[in-house]
Amino acid sequence: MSDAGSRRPTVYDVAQEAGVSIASVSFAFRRPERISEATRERVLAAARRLGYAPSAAARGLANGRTGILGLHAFDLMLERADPSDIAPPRPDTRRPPLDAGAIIPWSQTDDETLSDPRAFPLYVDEVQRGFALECWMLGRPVVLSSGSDSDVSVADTAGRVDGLAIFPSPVLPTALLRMPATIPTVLFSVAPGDDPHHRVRVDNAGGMSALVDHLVRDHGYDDVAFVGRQEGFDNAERFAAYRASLTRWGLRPRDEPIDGTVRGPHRMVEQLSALHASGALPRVLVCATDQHALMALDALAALGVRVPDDVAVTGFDGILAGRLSTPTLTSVRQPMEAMGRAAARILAGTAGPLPEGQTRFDAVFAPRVVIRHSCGC
Amino acid sequence: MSDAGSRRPTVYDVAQEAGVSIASVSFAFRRPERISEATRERVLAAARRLGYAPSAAARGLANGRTGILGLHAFDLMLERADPSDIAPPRPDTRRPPLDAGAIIPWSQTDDETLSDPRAFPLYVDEVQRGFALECWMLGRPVVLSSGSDSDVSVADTAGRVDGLAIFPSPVLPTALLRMPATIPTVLFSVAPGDDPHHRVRVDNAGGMSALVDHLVRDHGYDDVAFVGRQEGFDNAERFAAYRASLTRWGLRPRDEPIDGTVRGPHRMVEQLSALHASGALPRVLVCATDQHALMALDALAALGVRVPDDVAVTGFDGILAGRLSTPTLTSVRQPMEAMGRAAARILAGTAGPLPEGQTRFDAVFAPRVVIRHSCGC
DNA sequence: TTGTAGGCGTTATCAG
DNA sequence: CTGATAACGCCTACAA
Repeated sequence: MSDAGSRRPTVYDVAQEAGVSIASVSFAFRRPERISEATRERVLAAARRLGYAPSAAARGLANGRTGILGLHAFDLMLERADPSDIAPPRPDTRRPPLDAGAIIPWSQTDDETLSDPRAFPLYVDEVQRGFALECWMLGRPVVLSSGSDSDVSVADTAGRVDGLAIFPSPVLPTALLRMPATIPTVLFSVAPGDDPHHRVRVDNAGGMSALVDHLVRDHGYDDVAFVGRQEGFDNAERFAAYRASLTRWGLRPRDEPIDGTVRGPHRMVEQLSALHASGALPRVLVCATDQHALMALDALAALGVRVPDDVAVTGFDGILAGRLSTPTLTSVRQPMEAMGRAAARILAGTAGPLPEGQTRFDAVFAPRVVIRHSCGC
Repeated sequence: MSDAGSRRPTVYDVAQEAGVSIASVSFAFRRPERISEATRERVLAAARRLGYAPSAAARGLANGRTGILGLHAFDLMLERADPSDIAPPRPDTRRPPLDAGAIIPWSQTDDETLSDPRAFPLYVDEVQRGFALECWMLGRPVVLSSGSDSDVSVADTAGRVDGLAIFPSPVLPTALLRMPATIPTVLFSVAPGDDPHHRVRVDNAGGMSALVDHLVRDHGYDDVAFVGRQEGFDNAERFAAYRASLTRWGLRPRDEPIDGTVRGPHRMVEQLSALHASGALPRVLVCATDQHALMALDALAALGVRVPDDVAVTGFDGILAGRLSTPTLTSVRQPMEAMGRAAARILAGTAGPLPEGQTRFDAVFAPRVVIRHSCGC
């Protein structure tokens, strides 16, 4: 891509240029105090003249650490609103070449999602932002990676970092098997277990319980259904808490949660439409996530069902998009940015001492019910 | 941070465990076709048993490339809304230890910015998101870094990547001097120049011109001032275009742009307040960026000035926060995500052929006026 | 204060 | 198809 030029300059080149040994070059960069100011100057000047920059790979090899923290997301987590691009287009050949020279018109920029509130950051983005922010404060670079399970990608990035945080995925257990045992790892939203990995998660039960309390106590709803596949630890915990909470109020949860999938025979749209046709729509849809809730909002609008008048809808997560939907989304917000930061601190070793008798962190954050309009408030 | 355990397993360990040579181990991972299926299986099994993952540092050293693309932001770009944390708190010791074991209450999570629309992604975040997205599609990891100029940070990350994109900064020229000449580089929003670096930028003149046309033609405004320091290439271009456009309409631009700084003797708040006191507030404030505009909105609200009735305000950039302000912000949106993607493609070498006779890309994107309410519409 | 030499874990080359 | 062996670029005792 660039002017090939000659090969990258190394310590040897700089040493020769400056008329010193390679050790002096190294010292000039890393141990300023162990070298005379004069030679240091000479070395730095030579380095600049040659366009030299130390190779992180070589340094990493030499002292056994890369200095980078990593954050990995499996492809499944990267689903965007558009169902058509759920399958991540890998070797993407369909993009037109960059038409440099002329001004690139707006129409070629794929920025038309502007009007779609779902263009807003999702769960992953917000956690990631917190992670990156904390790393910035610590002065450490972050590497972001993604990949499917079949790839060696997780193990691959594990090889580049001093610590790795990983988003949840059905394929996580498999992937973890291929991971080096020696590198510190934080798992987001994964059930506690015997493995040596740290955890950062949210108190799903507490959040769901508070939400159901609001729906039943403050609104008097008694026909409350759950939307969202039980897939994943978070969703399962939320579903369990939904059941428990309703039961506590003496109400009967609907037995089968409504499926939250986007495609396939059990698509949410199809199910809601069937329920609507048979006049069996529940009074409230408690959704496993905000994304489910936003999808439900769309589906209901398409059916001509009014929210919250006919059906109330709630989400979980508190992503920004929920503030822009119509109606605005009542949800249970988890402190995503804080969770991302916590993971970074754990990996960087700045999270403080481990709790008494523990060998790893299990940080459970309290969520908070955020009441907006979709619940009927 | 982790259980120290013994040291990380290497090819030698795996080779011994599997009873083969280290070359076979390497082949098992990288050249499956050049090795018998049987030994490959044996090697992979051994590797799994040992918790082995190849070291990216060593690989990078061996074949001269890291496979990573980088994105660097100078600290100044990371300013957030809160003026109190403009100085980036580096070795941050004030954060409490992570209170694992119990549920971490909301109040300790720093997530209180929830109600502040400025918690939304800013310019840097949106570009970064596009960059990361494109890298994901290309299957390449991204490294995010930041630092001040005095640091070696830019050169430092330059040493870790195969290509580097850099956000604008007053200190950029200095930093570039310390950069290795051999690594492909993309500069965002930087004036064209003789250097070998690629450019990704926006047509400031076209955008500003269209905006002024709207203000003058459709609203009939004739007293239009500019807000925002002239610092930086983008802002300077926007200011120049503001002057030119007004002149073209036969109007007189105010000579001195209103300063957009957050602190110091020329704070925007102070200046607007003085203008207000002397009854000299302009009819329209054309701001260099959305962040300036949002700040102006706050300042005017505090003064009891109605927007857009008394004073109209416009921004530039089109960040998401402008959709949530009161009133919503009329702005000139640049396709930030597309710009981030373009940078990634240039660095990855998937941007297509260079334009005839060019040695580097200079991708200029067209912005688009987004009319909302702050202009009086 | 400066130079020499060995090692870090892979990949690549070249024999066998 | 497999196994030695030499880079790769930097760091760091250790020696001068």
